[in-house]
Amino acid sequence: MSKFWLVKSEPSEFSIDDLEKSKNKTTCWDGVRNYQARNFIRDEMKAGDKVLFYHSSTEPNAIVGVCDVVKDAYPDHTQFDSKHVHYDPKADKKNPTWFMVDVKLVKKFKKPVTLEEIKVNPKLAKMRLVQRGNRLSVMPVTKDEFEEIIRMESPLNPPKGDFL
DNA sequence: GCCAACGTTGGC
DNA sequence: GCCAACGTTGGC
Repeated sequence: MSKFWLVKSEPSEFSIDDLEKSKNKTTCWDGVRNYQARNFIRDEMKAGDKVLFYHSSTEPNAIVGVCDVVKDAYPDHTQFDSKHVHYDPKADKKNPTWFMVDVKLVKKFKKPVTLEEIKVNPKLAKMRLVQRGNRLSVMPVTKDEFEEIIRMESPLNPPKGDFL
């Protein structure tokens, strides 16, 4: 049973267009340095899970596409690289602190689903994305929420089995 | 650029 | 283990 997720990225750092240009439209999701998000990645994300790609700190803030998890969690190599911005001097190679998965672009939305639209949709009122003080860069999404986002992007083409 | 809402750090 | 200080996230 695949799960559903939302991941955030600032497009100035890594955008959905960057993902589209990546080899096989696939990238390793490195740089997560929050324990709660780490636990989701390490313990619950599995290949085959569906991921909403969200652009934060931009205009407009929006969900801009859908990805697949294509590789289960493995150690994030950037934690060991002293020249890397995500270097963690406390990380131990024998017992890594930080993990990442690989994600592959499935669909870039023709019409991004904006934060504003999400906030006014009663069906999405419980999404963690719109809850107070939320700062997680990786968070679970329910199947209903996922399907609602897909519906909002293409109202004339409600989601079929191809996404599920 | 501001600032609320967090998470982390470190002294005690 | 408490908690003040500090750093970061991210919407506005």
